[in-house]
Amino acid sequence: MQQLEQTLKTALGAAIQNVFGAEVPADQLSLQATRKDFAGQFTLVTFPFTKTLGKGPEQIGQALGEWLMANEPVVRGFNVVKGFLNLEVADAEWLRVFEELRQRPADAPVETGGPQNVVVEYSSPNTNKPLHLGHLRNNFLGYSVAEILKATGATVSKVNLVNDRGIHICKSMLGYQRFGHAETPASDGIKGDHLVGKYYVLFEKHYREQVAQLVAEGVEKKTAEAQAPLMLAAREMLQQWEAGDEAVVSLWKQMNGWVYEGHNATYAAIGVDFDKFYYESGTYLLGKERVQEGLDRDLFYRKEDGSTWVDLAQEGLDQKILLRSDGTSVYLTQDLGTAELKYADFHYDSSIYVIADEQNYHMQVLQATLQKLEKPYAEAIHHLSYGMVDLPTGKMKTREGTVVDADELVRDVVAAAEAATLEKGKTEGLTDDELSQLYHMLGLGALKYYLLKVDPKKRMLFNPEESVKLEGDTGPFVQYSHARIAAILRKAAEMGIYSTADLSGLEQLPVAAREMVQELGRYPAVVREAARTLSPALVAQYAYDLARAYNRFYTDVKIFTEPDQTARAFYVALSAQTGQAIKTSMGLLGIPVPERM
RNA sequence: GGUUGUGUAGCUCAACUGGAUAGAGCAUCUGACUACGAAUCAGAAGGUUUAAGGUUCGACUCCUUACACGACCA
Repeated sequence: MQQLEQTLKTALGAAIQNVFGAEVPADQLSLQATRKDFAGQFTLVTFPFTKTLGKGPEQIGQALGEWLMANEPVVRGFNVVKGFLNLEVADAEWLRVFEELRQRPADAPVETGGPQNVVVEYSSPNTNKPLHLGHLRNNFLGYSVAEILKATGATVSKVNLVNDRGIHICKSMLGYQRFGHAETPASDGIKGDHLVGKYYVLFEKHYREQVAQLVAEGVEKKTAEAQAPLMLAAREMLQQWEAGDEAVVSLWKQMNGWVYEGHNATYAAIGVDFDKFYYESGTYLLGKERVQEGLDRDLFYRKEDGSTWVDLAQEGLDQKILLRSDGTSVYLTQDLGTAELKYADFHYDSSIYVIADEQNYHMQVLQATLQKLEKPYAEAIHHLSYGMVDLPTGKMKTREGTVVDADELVRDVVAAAEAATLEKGKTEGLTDDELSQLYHMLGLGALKYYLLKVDPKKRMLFNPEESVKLEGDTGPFVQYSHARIAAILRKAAEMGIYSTADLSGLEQLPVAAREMVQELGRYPAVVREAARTLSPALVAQYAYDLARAYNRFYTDVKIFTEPDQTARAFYVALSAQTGQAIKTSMGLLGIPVPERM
């Protein structure tokens, strides 16, 4: 279809040249899709040319349309409405476009001129609790963006930066030491991340009680929070950890191990993966070296209390602490180290961080600090900032227990998919194994689509009831359309009709079929735009548009009663092509599609 | 207080980056399954795009101010 658009633009340029004797650069000729209410498929807006051509918008449109009709065979008709020239493209040309699509391999990369070697960092959990709904948006976004960039031919590495050290990790360890009974995931049958999370919560509970008591005794709140015995113990443990205390490190290893097992199980369930894991425990020392480097080069400075800072006022930011007065590192410190490691490992030309928008400032600081250090990889850093997920009841809050657990949510959506599928009763003949795979595919399809269809940068509302719906603008609707096409193709194969059939001789096609071809032709433009803006939402919208166009085609055109053999073969081929496009597009979202459901 | 993001149908979201009468889904109402899968399709109703100015042939989109909600920074 790009070729068709190019043809039209060239022809329009020639028309302007011949009719008005003026040169208009091709990039100023922007064609847009014609609105549904008008005849035609492509529209040229003529308003911008009124000045240079010295004519009214209608006159221009009329003259260009007439010239095209006489000189460009691809144009079959035109109409002019105010400053809009609507062009109708001949059916034969649409068939040629379809042929072009059919010849193109499904995995052919979409050229963009964008980065060719990309690192996508996403997920990046803390090792003191299980994953929740917010992580799911992050994980689905990261995975999908990686897939979209791969579709542009880029080499993409998915990495996970695990936040495995720090005061919060010590809290869950301390909670386990004080309030646990040496239980293990195996002994209790609890998933490791949930077990550790339980002790993090217990720590917080007891800590809060201590603070409350101190406040009741007349201590100021801030002091109470810093001086509560549990907090002192946690700080002490952190120092022991940094000093390499054997007992502490051993407990740390054990508990982190449980969490990794738990997180990995969740990753497997939600279908995301990583090429490499980084651990903050392994990068913060390198970060400290970078801070030292900055001090040596007089880029950073020390305050009287011994803490180290960077001044980013010139960059429109603020002063920012890099090392505390006791020499311990902050988030920014270890992020400096991780950035360097990632660059050493991958030599990326683009490094994407999938992180919630509450970290916008932090990410600016990170990039500005690396730029100050004149690191070659600073420019390539890109923050894919996404909005938080709200519940109908408001924000998710750990303290109020309103956090939606990822594992639980996955169970719920799969169960809902199972119930709906059983109710439809169309899965006779599938084995139990195939059935449970199907439920999983549909439940996760609903969930992923729900979280991905919203523009990443926008805050979004998660409504649990709507997220398991499977009608309308949902993942299962698109999956259903694929299953429907699969059924058509099975029947076609039985009848000996193949999607590879020769279609020459066919000259006309029904409107619904033409619209389907048009929709299929949009794929490269959609991928290009999604890659440029790092927005899976565009791909989700496209997959939905494909499914809708097909269902319309399906009701409009009776495939197997078509008397013309070639037309019938075309409909089957069009179905196959659409099925493939749906599968590919959904694949970019990390959503598989079924043959039956 | 400073910086920044968001504000579109009752609800959840779009709008090709300045183009036509602002589009979908859900919910509501109406119609379509005895040749292919109704998790579908066709239709109705639903809008002062938070407000007021400005820029121009043309503004949801750009600029200014105000309001609301959120995030971050002392």
